Amino acid sequence: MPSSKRTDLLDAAERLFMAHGFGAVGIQQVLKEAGVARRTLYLHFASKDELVVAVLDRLDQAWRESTSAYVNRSATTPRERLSAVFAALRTDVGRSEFSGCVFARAAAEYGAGRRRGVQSHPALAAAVAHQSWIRDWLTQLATEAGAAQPQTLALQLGTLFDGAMTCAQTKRCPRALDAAVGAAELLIDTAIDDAQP
Amino acid sequence: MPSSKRTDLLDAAERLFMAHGFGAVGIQQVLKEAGVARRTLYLHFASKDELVVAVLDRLDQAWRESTSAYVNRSATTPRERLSAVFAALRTDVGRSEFSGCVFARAAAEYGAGRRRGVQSHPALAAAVAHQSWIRDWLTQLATEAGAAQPQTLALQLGTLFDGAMTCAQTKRCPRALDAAVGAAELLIDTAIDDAQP
DNA sequence: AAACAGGTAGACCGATCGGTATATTTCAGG
DNA sequence: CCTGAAATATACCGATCGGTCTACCTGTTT
Repeated sequence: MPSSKRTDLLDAAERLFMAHGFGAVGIQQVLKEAGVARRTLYLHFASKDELVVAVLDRLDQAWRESTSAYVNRSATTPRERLSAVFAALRTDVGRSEFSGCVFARAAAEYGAGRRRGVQSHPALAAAVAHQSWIRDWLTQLATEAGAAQPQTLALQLGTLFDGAMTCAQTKRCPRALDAAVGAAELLIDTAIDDAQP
Repeated sequence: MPSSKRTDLLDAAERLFMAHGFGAVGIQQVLKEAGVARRTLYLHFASKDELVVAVLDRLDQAWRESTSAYVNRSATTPRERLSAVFAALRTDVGRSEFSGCVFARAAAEYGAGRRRGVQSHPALAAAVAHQSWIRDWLTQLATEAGAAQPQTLALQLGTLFDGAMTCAQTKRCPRALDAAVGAAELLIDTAIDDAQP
């Protein structure tokens, strides 16, 4: 196994970042949580920023794999797959440690720091990549499902998706999520019906 | 005028917080931006946290006034008013200094810091109050418009609203906003048509 | 046995943080 | 003119930040 200390650091950082945010968590906390010496961290990561993007990349990949696996497992037709994406969201939100979309939070913390001339923070790039992947995935599913305007439907569902996570972050309200799922169903059905009158 | 220094501080803090986030902006930056002495700040605000919530409260009130004024000015029927809320969002996002929903960002920065036993940060309370007000407003408009299930429609539109702001924050894509507006129209029409078969 | 890579503990660095204290200046109202 | 409140500049506080450095320990490989 390639240096378990590295994964220990990633595990601890992921837990702390998701619970308290990126800027709010100091290096010392990560070290204490991971049970790793200070020197060792900087032996695996050049800086805190690199640790942040490593955590985000890892979360992004894990989310893609688990969600697409869930969707492919629980749905057979393209139409069902579109709904299943939101069903997966429902289970995510249900987790006790859920605290909103990490990527949206990363975009909020690092994306805002953009000053003139300075290229965006790599953490922001990771967040954008995550959202873009979801949108592309939704576009593909919408196309397979025979939607009239796949890109528009994907944008709508993606926006609804983002809103559902944002909403779930502040107030843990299952009714809001149910309503979002219902809205998604309506949007999907309408888009498909329009294509097959 | 009641001590213009106080409004100078609020103006500067609002500008900086919206541009770079809350935790990322230090007291010194606010002082420099406002052209105010350090002592004076702590004469008007007991702490940085108090300054933050003062900025949020001011933004909340301003948003309620301007948005409801816009809606009442540009729409006559309840049905039109529901659409106008999203039209107002479109103009907000169009601003050059737009950088996402400040309240969502506040919730991301302060809401996540909740530890065991400690009550939530007042800034989070302000953010929750803002979102609750929007939802209640949408519920009222939906009821007036004769929607079949006003609360459900309000939740759906609110979620869509949040998602549109989150989406607009990371990638400034007008197509996504257009799609969200289209989705809102569809949701509104469907809810109203269901009530009047 | 020797060399070496990975890890540990902890001192240390300059910078910045939010917040306080001191001393001085400005200026309107009685 | 004088008083007193408001605002000024600035030094200072302890704490923490991200990051570096030295020295030591512990296995494995050669």
